Amino acid sequence: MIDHWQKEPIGFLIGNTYRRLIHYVSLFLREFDLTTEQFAVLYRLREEDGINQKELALRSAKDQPTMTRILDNLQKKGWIEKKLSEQDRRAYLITLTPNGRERIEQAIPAEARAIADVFAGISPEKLAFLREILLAINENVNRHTHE
Amino acid sequence: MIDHWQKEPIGFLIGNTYRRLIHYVSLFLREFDLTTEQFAVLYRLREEDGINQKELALRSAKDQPTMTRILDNLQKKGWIEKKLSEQDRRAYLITLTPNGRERIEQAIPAEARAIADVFAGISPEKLAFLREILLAINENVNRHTHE
DNA sequence: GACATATAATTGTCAAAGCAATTAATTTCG
DNA sequence: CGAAATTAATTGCTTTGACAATTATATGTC
Repeated sequence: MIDHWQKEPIGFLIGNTYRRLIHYVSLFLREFDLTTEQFAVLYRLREEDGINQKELALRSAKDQPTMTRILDNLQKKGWIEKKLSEQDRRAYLITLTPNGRERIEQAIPAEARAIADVFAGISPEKLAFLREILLAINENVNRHTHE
Repeated sequence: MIDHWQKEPIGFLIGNTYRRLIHYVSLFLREFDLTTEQFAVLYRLREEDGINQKELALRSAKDQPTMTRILDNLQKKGWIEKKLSEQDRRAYLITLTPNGRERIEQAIPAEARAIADVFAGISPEKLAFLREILLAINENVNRHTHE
């Protein structure tokens, strides 16, 4: 079925795999009315509540307009709140609401199950290796874009 | 700068790396007025000219509505043509125009340079290993979505 | 042959991502 | 101090992607 992917250029293979992975995870998050990106943002907030949008965008590897819109959607659902920073009145500090906290705590095990399915049969050593390669790619991109 | 990514959950790490990679490649394709997805479709057509949209979508790992819209954009630029199939009058056969062929031939070396930057210092063995893991992920997703 | 079913492509809607431009507040510097 | 530059967030525009529904053509079955 996907035999022709064996010889796929690596860039396409990464992209296609990523889309399939994301799609699979999204099936698990659907029952929580969460997209994978909304999940990622709530997950980050669970670790670092009360940071501003710029910081949240940086840590989620998204740009600020994208973060604005994801937060809009999360706010409509009542899962985050934006409070004007007292130190800097341009900035909003983002916090999870009680409902938002409950939602992310419920979604985390489901997402973990999806990830477990996706990485089934791939040993911890291989996973560590994958992680290493991904970090190397990140560093290459950083290096080349900053010189 | 990206120290906090060291301990990032693997799903987020893959997504963030993918976005950074795609962004870097897109900088190289910009001078050819091509997005990475448009590049991918032209690249595929260069190998298999005259196939229908459904087949093209399948081989590019995109759904049909997405393919319709990418082709719309490529057609506006005059780089592909759609001809009604004589065997099946529901289907369009997609072909590269001479301009489209010229465009993809010019863009390929630029994309290759971007990919070379991104994978600099990563040995062929590691790349083969990465490919193996990505294929395993694909098979896992396939298996789980079809049972 | 006629009717039901399946298929190729399209359209519409929403989420996300990149980029450019804008607004409002803050910082820097002359 | 006050003007200029910087910064946080927002909005608009375009492309991609998932999903549902629609249209037109093909296929299968009675």
